[in-house]
Amino acid sequence: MKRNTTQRAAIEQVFCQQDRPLSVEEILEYGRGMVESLNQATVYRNIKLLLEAGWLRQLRHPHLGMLYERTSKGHHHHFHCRVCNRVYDLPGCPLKERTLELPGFVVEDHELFLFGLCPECRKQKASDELGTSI
Amino acid sequence: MKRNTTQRAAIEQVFCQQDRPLSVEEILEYGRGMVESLNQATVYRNIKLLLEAGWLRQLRHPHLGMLYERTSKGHHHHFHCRVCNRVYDLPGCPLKERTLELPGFVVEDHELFLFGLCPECRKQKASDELGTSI
DNA sequence: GTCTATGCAAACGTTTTGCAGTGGG
DNA sequence: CCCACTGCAAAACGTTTGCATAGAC
Repeated sequence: MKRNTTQRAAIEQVFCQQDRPLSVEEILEYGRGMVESLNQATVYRNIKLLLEAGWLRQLRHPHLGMLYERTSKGHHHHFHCRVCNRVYDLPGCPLKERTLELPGFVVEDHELFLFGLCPECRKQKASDELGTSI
Repeated sequence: MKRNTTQRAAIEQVFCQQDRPLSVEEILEYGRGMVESLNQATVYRNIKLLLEAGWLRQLRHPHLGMLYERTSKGHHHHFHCRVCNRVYDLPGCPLKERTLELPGFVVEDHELFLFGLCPECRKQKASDELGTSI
């Protein structure tokens, strides 16, 4: 039987407040703002519980490792900025059911990651290049 | 300046012979068939060199960890069977350039992973279910 | 009071690094 | 003859586990 602990409540609150994919390190950092004693092992154990309960889902970031986000946000994908390393949620899904058809295979799910420059880093880069060319 | 060592030649040959995504453990195993003294650290260091040189690209496997494959195979994606854990190369790409447009962002690359059942495991599952229903 | 969940530390598998010595150019 | 590369061992990661104790019910 699952008990409601202050630690798990804090972890859930972190996800609700940040509203973006988080690493274990980030969960620990923000969570300690609420429960000072919060331990890494506790974070890992609660992530596992929340995954099993279907409250969280995990995404394997090609470069940043494992990240976690709330399932309540629905089907969507992510953009990773190669400069600032931030992960953005993307609205909608560019994949149509038809395009995923593969003879003989059963496609149950998919994961899509886009890479490039976010608006902020694009502007930064543009002004940097302007500066060096003078 | 990059030197041509027998170790790196062996590692490259392993990728050419196997022609599928490989783990570090597999590279080490096959590589030692050619260079008996081949060391883990050497494999990791050469993978890094080959990644920087653009000869390899890496993909994160949900269960098997990091895998590596030759870039020369061109742009393609992967299918992961949740039963047998095999990784299949998929021909083509279902994403059109247009569909990736995001206001303010610069999309430079993308990664797509499909999950589900491969043809073999689908058949296996079908016959299993037939068996239990009798 | 019971028993799950926690904090701590040690263990674990994977990847990286420091260093002395090898070998490619 | 250089110095990039190797092998080895130790260190550095991210994650899991064992254990005594705190705290939810």
